[in-house]
Amino acid sequence: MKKCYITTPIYYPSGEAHIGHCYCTTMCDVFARYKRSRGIETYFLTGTDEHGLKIAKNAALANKTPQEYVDEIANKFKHLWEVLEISNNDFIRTTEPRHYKVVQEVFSKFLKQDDIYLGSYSGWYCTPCESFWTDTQVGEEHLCPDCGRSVQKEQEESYFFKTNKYLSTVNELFTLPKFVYPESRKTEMINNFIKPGLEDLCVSRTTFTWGIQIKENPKHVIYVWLDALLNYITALGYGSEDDSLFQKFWNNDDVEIIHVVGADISRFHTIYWPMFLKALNLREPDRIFVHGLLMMKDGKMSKSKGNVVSPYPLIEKYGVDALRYYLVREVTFGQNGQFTPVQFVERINNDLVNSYGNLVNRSISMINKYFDGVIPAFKGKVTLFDEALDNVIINSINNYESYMDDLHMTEGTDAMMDIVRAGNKYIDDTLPWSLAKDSSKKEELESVMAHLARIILVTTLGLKPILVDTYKKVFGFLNISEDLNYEEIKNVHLLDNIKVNAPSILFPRLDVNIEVEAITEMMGTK
RNA sequence: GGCAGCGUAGCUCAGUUGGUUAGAGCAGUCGGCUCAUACCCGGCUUGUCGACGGUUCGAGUCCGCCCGCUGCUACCA
Repeated sequence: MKKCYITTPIYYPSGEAHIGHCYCTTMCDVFARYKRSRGIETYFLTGTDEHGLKIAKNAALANKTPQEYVDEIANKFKHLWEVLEISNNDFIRTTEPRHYKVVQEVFSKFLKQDDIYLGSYSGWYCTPCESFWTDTQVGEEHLCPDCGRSVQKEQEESYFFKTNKYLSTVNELFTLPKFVYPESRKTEMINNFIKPGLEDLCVSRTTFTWGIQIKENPKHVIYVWLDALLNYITALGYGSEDDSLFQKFWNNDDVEIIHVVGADISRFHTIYWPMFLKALNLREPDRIFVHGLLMMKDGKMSKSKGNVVSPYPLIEKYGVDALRYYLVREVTFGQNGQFTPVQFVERINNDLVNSYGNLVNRSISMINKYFDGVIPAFKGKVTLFDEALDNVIINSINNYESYMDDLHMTEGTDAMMDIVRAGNKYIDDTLPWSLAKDSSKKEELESVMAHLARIILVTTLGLKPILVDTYKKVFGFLNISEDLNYEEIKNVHLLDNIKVNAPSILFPRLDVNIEVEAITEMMGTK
């Protein structure tokens, strides 16, 4: 079976991590955990992109050196991922020697190969901001989009990457149906960039110094994308003495390589990254998955709008699993979504409290009450409703697996909730409390309990990549090992005659009014 | 301006290559149940499927036009 390498974007630490970062990282984490649960060796990378003018400026404002500044923020990102129980195998920082040394070498190689040449970049320059802007950015008035002052046309000596040399690589990749998701992003790239004729990519700057210095011409610093994109391979040890991870997870056709990115950086991942790789004579990634944005009611989340939600109070109040579940289930991966306190609270109440949590609770309570806690052996088709239920379970497991394999974690999760809903309905159909009053119905009652126990097992295995704490509790109720293999999901006899433990409340019911107010307050103060 | 996409029940959205009475979840309402965290189950209600025209035996599903919204538009992570 193919191995898997999945990456988040490396985040730009110009400010603190917010729930948008959590969204993307959590989705990747759920995917990575799912893959591992299927026995697929999976390497999961995240990190920070720490160079550039904005970092240098923010550092100066904070009275720190750029390095001090990024050290601090990178640690905050790392801490947040620990709290969110993100299972990343590594965390790459572009200021680390393992990265910048290799980037310098790659630049030298490209220069030697004649992939890069020295030219000049012209744009609209804002002197106070020390920034270049494009025609569309400055508009007809020629005003700096940052400070609003007028800008001047200026030229700067820059290195450029020859894009036309590798255009055929991109065109070939674009014929693959799954390379870019959603496909409309690919259309945008073709219509806006490829068709009009791709310009060469500017890969150096002389107007600031906080970046990776070009050895051959030290007044230049490598400009963002050649630096940032290479993280995906430098993190694996590409170009270092020990490149075993690189050999295993990149330089190997038997690996599915997936980059999850935001729409704003899809161009760089779909067009230039394959070109860089081709120039290095390395294989291409399999998928560039462009995720949507989690927005607030007044639009895109941004520090300047002051509408960010900090994940910490949400986790503290509702738990990691609740936040992870909300993120995965509420917003379809690949689409935009909106965060509102009401939806957050109601999603948790409806799905985790009322449907899943309550089903676990009522089922185990009945097993305790009617069979002294011993799960009756599974016999299959006993009651009138058993066969239909078994079919729902099998179909939903199939749906779950095919959705999850294709990065559609939202739909995959809902497939598990289908089983939960079917379970609650099954109880109403079979009326176990009535069966219990009639000793001649004992076999039916046994079958109902066996089916309910099975549903708990199946749904908990399916939700395990999301509910990273809760599944342990549920497996504890069922008296089975936390390390239970996912493939046991098809073993209907796994729970035969097991003595369950007393259940406890998995997710306490939330009072909508009180909690909405609490969350709204969190948003206001942060 | 150009390109792409979207506009379906109060809300969030599904609707395969055009085919019988347009679906799901949530909310609302009526009823049922009692194992369970006042949970769960069932029934019911609302939709001129953005507007107008066209193709067709038949269109939410194809074509044209109009209105509204979103994204991308080149070096801002």
